[in-house]
Amino acid sequence: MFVMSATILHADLDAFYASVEQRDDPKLRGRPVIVGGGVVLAASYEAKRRGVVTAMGGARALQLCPEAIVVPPRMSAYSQASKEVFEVFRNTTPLVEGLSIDEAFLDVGGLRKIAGEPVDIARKLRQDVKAKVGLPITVGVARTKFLAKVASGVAKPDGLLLVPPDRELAFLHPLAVERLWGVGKVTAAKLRDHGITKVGDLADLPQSMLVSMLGRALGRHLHALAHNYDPRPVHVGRRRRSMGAQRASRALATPEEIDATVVALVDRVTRRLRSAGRVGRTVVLRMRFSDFTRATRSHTLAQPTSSTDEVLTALRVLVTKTMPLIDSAGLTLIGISVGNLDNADSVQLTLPFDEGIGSALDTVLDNVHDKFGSAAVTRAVLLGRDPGISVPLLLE
DNA sequence: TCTGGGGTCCTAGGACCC
DNA sequence: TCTGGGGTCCTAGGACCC
Repeated sequence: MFVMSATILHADLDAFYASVEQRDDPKLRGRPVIVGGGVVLAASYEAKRRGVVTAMGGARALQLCPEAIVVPPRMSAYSQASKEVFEVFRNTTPLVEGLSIDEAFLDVGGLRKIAGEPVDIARKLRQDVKAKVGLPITVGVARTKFLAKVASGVAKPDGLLLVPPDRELAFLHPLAVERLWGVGKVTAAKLRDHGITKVGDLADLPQSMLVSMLGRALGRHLHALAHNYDPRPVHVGRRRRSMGAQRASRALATPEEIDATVVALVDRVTRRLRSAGRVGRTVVLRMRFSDFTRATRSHTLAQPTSSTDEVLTALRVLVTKTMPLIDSAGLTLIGISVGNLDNADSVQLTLPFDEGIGSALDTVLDNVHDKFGSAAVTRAVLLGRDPGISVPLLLE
């Protein structure tokens, strides 16, 4: 009989920002460290043991742990450390799917002959990260992504946990529902109202009931996870779908202050877009008010862009449109983002189709040649569309 | 506990098209 | 005169994740 084995690793750096600080400053080692100021961005395990958690207000955190050392964040140090850790990941296996700055899935299924059992690879990975980057990392090993992630969560900090394929439900069902991906405060409260607190309770319910309780997607998702169904493969080439920046502040009062903030944010985001070679079509203005209510306004452009001027123009229209709302409630956060991202070097052309596909393609090629010269095109992807055809061309 | 900065995905309604 | 179903795109809001 063929038995699927546990070949997916979920690797997750422990208290990432705080660990980088402890690595770089020996005085911080073994002591409670909080990264951030107004809000806790990260807390070392010494601080976590005292009840400090991420996103907690700084005042509250110091109340719980008065001897904590608070350090300002050093984002560039963290992104450098992240790059080095991902190097170690990719030296372990080419099948790496990054989830965030400090965690990734690795598929080591094909490596048994050259590198040994997954759990041995995981052990070596932890040693390598420690030796090469100087940071503690926890690894969960399981047959599916979801279980691997749950396993690393259970094994934290500085741990390694294998969920053997024949022990999956025994591992999963006693856990609290909050362990599941997609269950936060709101969903946990809804489930609790129905007497559901453990994953096993969830598994006892028919999918239709979860769907009517939580909505279609989340209901199906949780039903699948509770029954340990997760066929998603490790996906290597995931691309960002939006890019944004935001700024919180006490009070943005005058239109001039608001505009200056928007200009700075647009500049930051469009720079990042251009250096990543991306363009976007949907411009979003995000606001938070003094009573912590939120609002968003968006506009979708006809053509994707990474131009500072074009994004700024669209945002100014959105700000003007929202002025009545802004005037009546103090603005405490402005964020912008550009979504619907595409590659900057792809072109979309929509052409009449009357004379058949051959003539339409000739027109496409003429257009591309005029614009880029013949050497530029490496691949063309054609999407059929009625009554025209839309042809994005990926150029290198 | 008065709350940062960066993201993802889902839902629901309306416009518009065939 | 009244009534369809299916699909896509856009906008706004919300939950969730690190």
